[in-house]
Amino acid sequence: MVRRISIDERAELLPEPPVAELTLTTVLAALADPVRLTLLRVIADAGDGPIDCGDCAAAAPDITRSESTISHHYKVLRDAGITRTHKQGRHRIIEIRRGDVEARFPGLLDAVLAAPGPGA
Amino acid sequence: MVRRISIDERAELLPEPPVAELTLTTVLAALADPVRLTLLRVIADAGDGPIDCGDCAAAAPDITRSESTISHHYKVLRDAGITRTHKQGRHRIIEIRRGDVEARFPGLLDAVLAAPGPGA
DNA sequence: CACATCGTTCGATGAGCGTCGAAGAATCAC
DNA sequence: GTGATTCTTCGACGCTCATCGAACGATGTG
Repeated sequence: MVRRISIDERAELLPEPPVAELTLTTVLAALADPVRLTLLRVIADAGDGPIDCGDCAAAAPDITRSESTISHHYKVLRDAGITRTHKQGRHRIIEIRRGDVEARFPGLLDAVLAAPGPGA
Repeated sequence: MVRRISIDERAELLPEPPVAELTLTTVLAALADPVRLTLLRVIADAGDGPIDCGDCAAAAPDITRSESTISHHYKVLRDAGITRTHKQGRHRIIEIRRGDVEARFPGLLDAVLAAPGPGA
């Protein structure tokens, strides 16, 4: 279980789409990847975050991908509107936009995260 | 609304994966396409089928794709385990495997089909 | 039988994705 | 400042995907 941390006042919010612009196909496409699903589950296990991106990736030892690939996946999740990311010093703080996703696609995230995951 | 039809005894069942082999990423990937989502909604509107594949495609006038492309999308849905298809004479009869999908991924199909769809 | 109907299969094409290593940017520690 | 840490960006690579038209197969109709 990854430790939750708090977001500093001076942390910068990385660009993300507003709730109303979340599209179903984009969200589903973002969820349809085993690496991203694994990362999301780590965050969900930590109460949806916020957690350190580095801790998140390290908490999933079955993910054997380069740092640039992981960074790419974080961006896909963020661009889809599923996660929110703040940059805080050298670290990135990530959390699930549970309320936003739930408001637009009720039940979707629960169903996906509760489902037998990748490799199950 | 498309008319439901019955499946003949002699109709041949097209190959499909058993319930236990449905994978989350495959199902999500199959759902993450606007054309397939539209087709699925037509079937869902007809009580999950069974309906004629031709009627199904014709009931979605916003889908402007060739016949071969539509056929491809039906196959993706079938291979993912979301739909079941019987061939009956010259026609194909399609239905949603609601129980199977629900058993493996509870709430997923409801959430996706109830969500504001492609173009909404 | 010949012909039409319904759908699949077969290349082919162009776009996009997941992946990597190398280079870059920003921040912290000394 | 120098150097280490943390993550992003930048090509590049191979692969998959959505799409099409043309050809094919199977079935029904005359």
